[in-house]
Amino acid sequence: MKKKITIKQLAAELGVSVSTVSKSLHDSPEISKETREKVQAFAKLYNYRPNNIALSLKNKKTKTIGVIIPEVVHHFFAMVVKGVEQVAMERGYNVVISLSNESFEKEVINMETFADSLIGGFIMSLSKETLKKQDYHHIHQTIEEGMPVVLFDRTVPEINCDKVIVNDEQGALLATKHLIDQGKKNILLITTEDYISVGRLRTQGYLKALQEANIPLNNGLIIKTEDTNRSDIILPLLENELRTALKQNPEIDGIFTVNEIYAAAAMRVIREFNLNIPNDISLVCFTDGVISKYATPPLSTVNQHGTQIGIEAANLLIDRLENKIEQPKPITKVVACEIVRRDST
Amino acid sequence: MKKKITIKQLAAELGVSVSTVSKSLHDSPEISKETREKVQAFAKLYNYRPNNIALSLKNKKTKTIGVIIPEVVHHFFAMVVKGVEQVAMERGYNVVISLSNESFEKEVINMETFADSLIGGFIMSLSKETLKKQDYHHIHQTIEEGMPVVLFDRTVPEINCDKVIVNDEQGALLATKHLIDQGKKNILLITTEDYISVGRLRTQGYLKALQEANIPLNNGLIIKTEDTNRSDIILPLLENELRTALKQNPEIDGIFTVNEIYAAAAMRVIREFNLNIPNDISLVCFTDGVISKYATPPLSTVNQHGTQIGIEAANLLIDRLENKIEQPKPITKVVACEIVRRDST
DNA sequence: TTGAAAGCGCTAACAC
DNA sequence: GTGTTAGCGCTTTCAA
Repeated sequence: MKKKITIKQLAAELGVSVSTVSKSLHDSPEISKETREKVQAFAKLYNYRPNNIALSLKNKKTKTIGVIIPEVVHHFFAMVVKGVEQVAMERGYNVVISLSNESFEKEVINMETFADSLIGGFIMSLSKETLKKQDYHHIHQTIEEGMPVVLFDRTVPEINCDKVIVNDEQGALLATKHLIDQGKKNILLITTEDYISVGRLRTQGYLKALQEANIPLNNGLIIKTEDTNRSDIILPLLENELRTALKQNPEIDGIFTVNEIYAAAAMRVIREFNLNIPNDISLVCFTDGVISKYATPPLSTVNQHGTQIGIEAANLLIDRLENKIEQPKPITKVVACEIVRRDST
Repeated sequence: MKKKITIKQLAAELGVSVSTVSKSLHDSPEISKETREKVQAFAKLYNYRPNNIALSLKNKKTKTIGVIIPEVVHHFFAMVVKGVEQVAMERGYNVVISLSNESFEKEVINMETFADSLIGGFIMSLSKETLKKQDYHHIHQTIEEGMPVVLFDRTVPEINCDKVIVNDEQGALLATKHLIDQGKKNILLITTEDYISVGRLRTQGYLKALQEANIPLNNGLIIKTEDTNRSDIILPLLENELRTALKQNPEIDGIFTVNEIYAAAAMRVIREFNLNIPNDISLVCFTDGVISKYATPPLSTVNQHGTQIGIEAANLLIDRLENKIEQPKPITKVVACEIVRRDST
């Protein structure tokens, strides 16, 4: 086992001082070319690589950004992580990930652990429980301590920091309009309870689209489900509600769901009713993930550009860390949604 | 902005020495109960939290484990991450993630970056490019430097380290048998080229199942696709091959695919042919992910227990880090696969 | 051109 | 019972 070599050992080996070695490795003109080259050759020979921990301690900062998301096993969040990782890599940062599992407590603990160690700043999306409790003390405190935070997707006005959001309302409006444009008039909405900001905004987009098209609102065509991570419990309930809705409103000719899972449930029920997608019922959903892509027929979706969000968030955070942003006030970047047309509409 | 407080500041504030503070915070009996309590109260008041960087430097090790995976936007890997994160959290470790994006170069760079900073050990799955090049110097070197490595899923005998693997051959055998048990005799296999170890092993399992059931091998019923991450390019080609295969072999009554994506392609083509799943053709695939779960009909799959693999890998690694394993020789844990029966068979 | 020394935050052996 | 100090690996100011 070859332990990693330190500057000190290198210095001893060469019979010079540690500062000479350090300077040589940084190509300082203070040091003679001869010494410099000798040191560098030796360093390479011994495969010297600086200890980043020591550097961090010295610099009182690390080149690490912490990402806290509710879930990795979730296409959208995974895409965001991918985007963050890509930028971080390019700009010489590390990415540390932790999962809140939609739990408030875990979110708080993870944030503290990160803040105590290696993190320069945070990129995060709030857990559902946090949104429900409306307790943001941990984030306020982190910001207070001077660590920049970039919130994405599930954000909240009470927190004063940089944000990268998707234009949820506009996305939902586009999706609903997309259905209306194909002559659909009785559009069922499957959404979440309003405390989930994205659910609320998407509901608003739906309502707005109806209004703009002068289609009167029928409250019987809105299904709001409790949004937990126990999809095995929620889905059967949802499917039942859907059956009832389809029976009571046989005129339904379009369905818009605020996520892919709900769309999958809708497909199942539609097929049960022996209806054809898209002829009898058109279907469109939020989130352009694998379920939509590989479904038969492939589903039209609202693409939230997860990777793009990750990229924007990481750039924003790193710019803050490197003081590349003049503007002291928080910045909010909006990533536009886009309809991905496939065979379900 | 309230900067984080250090022991030094705390000591100054209280008019005692740093060591008194440090010992008090650790509840050392050396210090009088009175002082201890005073210090602790003060620390709480100022919201003191130790600087982990300094601790790491002191202890010459960190409580961080590095996870290097080819992709996050991939159900199986995301599940593994989830498992790792869960154990790490419980046992007081941080998780740092980096993505190789199936690239050899990125894998090497990421590994070095990690090794230079915060990492106690690694949990990783090799990138496809690494498997193709068969160049494992970076991993050997990391192990040489004394950092434990746990490989999972995509492993290789040339690397002498702890491993957590899925019994791919047995899983494929189960899946194929599952089809045979329903009276299917002409089973199409969609797999990858042999250099991907999991593809090769799954192919072997398929062959073994046929042999055990005395079904003669028909090479026309094996489709091997080049396995890249460009599914948009691969899938249309695959679908074409499938169409040809179904036309030339109308007797096909079962399909086994080595991943979900191939299964999605199969579903599409089967539906094009107006065949019924499972009556005309039964379909089963490896990887119990969202595609299978939310497909209509939901697909029977081979569950690889990603979370379980993550849990095992993390426990193995942390046990090594904490010298809880007597056995100096590498350990290989095998996580059994299991058939998840759903409506496609 | 090179080296000595301080200091980043913390711990722990040792001294008082 | 409390304090002093060295040291983890590195950078950097200042002195030689």
